[in-house]
Amino acid sequence: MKEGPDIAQIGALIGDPARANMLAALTGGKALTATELAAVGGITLQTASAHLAKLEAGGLLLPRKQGRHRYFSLADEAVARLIESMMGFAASRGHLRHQPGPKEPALRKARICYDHLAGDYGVRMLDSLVAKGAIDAVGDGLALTAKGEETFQCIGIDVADLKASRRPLCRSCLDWSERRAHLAGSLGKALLTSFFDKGWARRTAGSRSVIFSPEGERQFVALFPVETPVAA
Amino acid sequence: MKEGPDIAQIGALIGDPARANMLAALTGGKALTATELAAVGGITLQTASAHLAKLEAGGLLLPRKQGRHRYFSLADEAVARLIESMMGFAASRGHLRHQPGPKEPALRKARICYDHLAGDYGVRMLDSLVAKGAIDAVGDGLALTAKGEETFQCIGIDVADLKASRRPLCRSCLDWSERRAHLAGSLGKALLTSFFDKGWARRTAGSRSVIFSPEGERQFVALFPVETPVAA
DNA sequence: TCCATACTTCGACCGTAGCCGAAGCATCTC
DNA sequence: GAGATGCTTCGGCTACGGTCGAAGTATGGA
Repeated sequence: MKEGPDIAQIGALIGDPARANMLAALTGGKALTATELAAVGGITLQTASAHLAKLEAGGLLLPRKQGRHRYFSLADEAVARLIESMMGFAASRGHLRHQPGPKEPALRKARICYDHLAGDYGVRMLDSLVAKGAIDAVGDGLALTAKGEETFQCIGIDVADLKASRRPLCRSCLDWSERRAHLAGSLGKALLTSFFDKGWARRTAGSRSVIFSPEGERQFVALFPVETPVAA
Repeated sequence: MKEGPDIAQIGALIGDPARANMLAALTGGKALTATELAAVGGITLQTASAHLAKLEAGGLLLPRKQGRHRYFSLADEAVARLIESMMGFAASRGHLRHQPGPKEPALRKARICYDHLAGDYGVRMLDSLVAKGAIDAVGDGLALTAKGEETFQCIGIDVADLKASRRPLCRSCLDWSERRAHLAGSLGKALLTSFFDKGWARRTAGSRSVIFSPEGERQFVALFPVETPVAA
């Protein structure tokens, strides 16, 4: 009977469509204001305010006051992982949104998952890194190899710096659209950040999707080649 | 806005206390009848029937008709993982049940998590296996070593048999009470099953907790020793 | 100081979903 | 067939939670 932690509480928190939309939007990694989140949820500001208060009380959101704005973001990476894993689960049961919509393909191709790259490109990147021996994949676990350390140093990512942080370097995150793993953790974050810095890609305004420039796409594909199956 | 899979639906499904209790009970791995689940949820049979229909429609439960009983169990391991991960998350946010209750300690010590051992004993077992080199831990991932293969063969677990199945051999599962990983996957299942077969432990009637016999406990501790930190 | 913007609180409305009693099927036992 | 047991369906009640309009509070700018 009454055993263990109360999953009903957080289930109910996520179970409201407006709140779920807000959380999904915040999985894009950017902090959003109450007004923006109201729009995302398709509700008025007053209603959104009530929802946000509940999410905050439940420990899912972290507000940051800035002038007359209140920016909300996911409380931590654990929330993002939970949301993403629920998306994967929902997809596996066929609980899809009514209209796929025109933005869907872009989202499946490349999107932000909290702070790292997801979608087809995210999965391909990890595959390529594993194939070239930069990352070791054991079961669900990922680990940086010595060779990988070199590789990333060359791209301009200071692995030693990342190692200093308490956050895990490599983490596998199940991709809901591809149903396979992509790279999360501080290394995943650093990689995505570097793509932005180099101008290879940019985030879109109101969506999680990531748009690669033609040049960026070329560079990305060159850097993370995939074995093309030999044409039969 | 309308992006990706519908997490609100499954959130709402889990978000009802009665349904959450049912799901938690089913995480014990045993299939239960509608009547039993009604008791677990603290509701009448009619109400439970409605809840179960929803859970089934949502793809969380799998009913099996047997005579005049209908046995319900979690649809698959993915459901169990989702529930368990939500428990871990809920625990991390302090969303605990009102009364800890007298059964709580037994539950923290050893319990069933779908089909494998969890709780303090589950975590200790994995720690010990990693320490003796039977299992490799890389990041979150677990892999059986050659040495481990021998070890398990000696205990009477046919690893080759398990490998034949499509299900992953080793999987790490985050323990909500210990906040650390324990061993899931077909190997985790095989180990727990062997404890039951050897009479070292038994499941309890209405709970997830696993009770070790004095002799079983002795054997278990001998088989999976933990490094006692040297007294200072 | 005055107004605009960002957000919260209050109050009232309404719908949905949970709940149970009673009746209806289905299945097993005798 | 009669009766018990397990479960589902129906109907009606109720309450909780989501919703918005309107008013209230904070911050920024002119």
